[in-house]
Amino acid sequence: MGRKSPNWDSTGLKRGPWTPEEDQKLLAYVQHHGHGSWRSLPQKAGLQRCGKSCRLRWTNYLRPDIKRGKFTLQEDQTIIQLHALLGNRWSSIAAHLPKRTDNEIKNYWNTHLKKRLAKMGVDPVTHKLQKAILGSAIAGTTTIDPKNLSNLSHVAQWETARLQAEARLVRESKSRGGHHQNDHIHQLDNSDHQLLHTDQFDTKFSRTASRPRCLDILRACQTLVLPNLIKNGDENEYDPGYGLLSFDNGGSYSSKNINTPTVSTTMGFEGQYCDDHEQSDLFEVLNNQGTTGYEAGDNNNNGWIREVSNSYGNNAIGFCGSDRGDHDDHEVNKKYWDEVLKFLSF
DNA sequence: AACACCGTCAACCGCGAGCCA
DNA sequence: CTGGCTCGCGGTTGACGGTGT
Repeated sequence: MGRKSPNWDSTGLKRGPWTPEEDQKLLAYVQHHGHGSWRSLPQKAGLQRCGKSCRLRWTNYLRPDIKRGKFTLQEDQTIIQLHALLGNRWSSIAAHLPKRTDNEIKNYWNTHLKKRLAKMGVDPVTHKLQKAILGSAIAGTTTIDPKNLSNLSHVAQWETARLQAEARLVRESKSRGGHHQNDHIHQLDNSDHQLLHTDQFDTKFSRTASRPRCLDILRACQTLVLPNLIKNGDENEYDPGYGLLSFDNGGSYSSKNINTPTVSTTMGFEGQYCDDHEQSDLFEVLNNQGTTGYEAGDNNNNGWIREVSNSYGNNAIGFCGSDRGDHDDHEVNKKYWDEVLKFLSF
């Protein structure tokens, strides 16, 4: 494929396409010594390249854990959904696609997916159906394949949830005077705090201000709460309906009756409880991803997730069968919970 | 056959964040 | 606190192959 013609910059370093010999030198050096400082690597490896060029060549091409070739349908869908959620954060998207590089995904998006969405009448930036097309469809002058319409609507809903959450985050960060993103875990115990202040946590939770916080909360559940339960031998309390996934605004229904940290204490609001926006964001995201179970205020067991506010006088979220006395069915709850996490690519 | 145009994607550029002295 | 250095990220470029005229 396309390559820039080889040339040399003013400092005598080579630019442009890599030769097989150069690849071999770089590969052999990194496999033997690791890359260490990229700046000093070229000299040590006998390459007349700048460190940046070497790093790029390694991360985008030579690294052994790279999958090349055609993207699968599953990968296409993942990229589209993540793009709706994360925007052009290619490295974050790549983190969800094992063996694909951010550069590859970015190129694939720009050359294939963006055009495909546009063709289907979806704005690739907003992931919303273009008004003109929707309008003409409604007027009957344009027909849209119902299957596509369903997919597009799904994608658009994700984006709507994302935009709402982002807007609220901006509002909050302004009104709270720029509190640290980790504020929302202030009520966890010391061991949780230690766990939180790892690079992994910082990368996942702190550095991306625009991610809907409800996703952080779900991550927090999995990263913080479950390991604690297992550590304490309490995994039988792995009951999203009562504990892990209780969005508790107060009132009689509460997870406080089990001896585990609860999500409601990790929300980042002053005081202990989440607010309605926070809860509805999560509902929206989970519901929009295609599960059919959530019905606000509905206590009939007809899906995965539901609000239980009307029967308990507060705002909580539970899985079917987990909030009306049959909460002993841990296996079922765990299954639902795992499915949600899996879908959200945790 | 010759030329123009288009699509692809490896490679480059510039910026910003983190780290450290 | 500051400034220099390094690295990673997202946007952009441009060579090359394919296709159309």
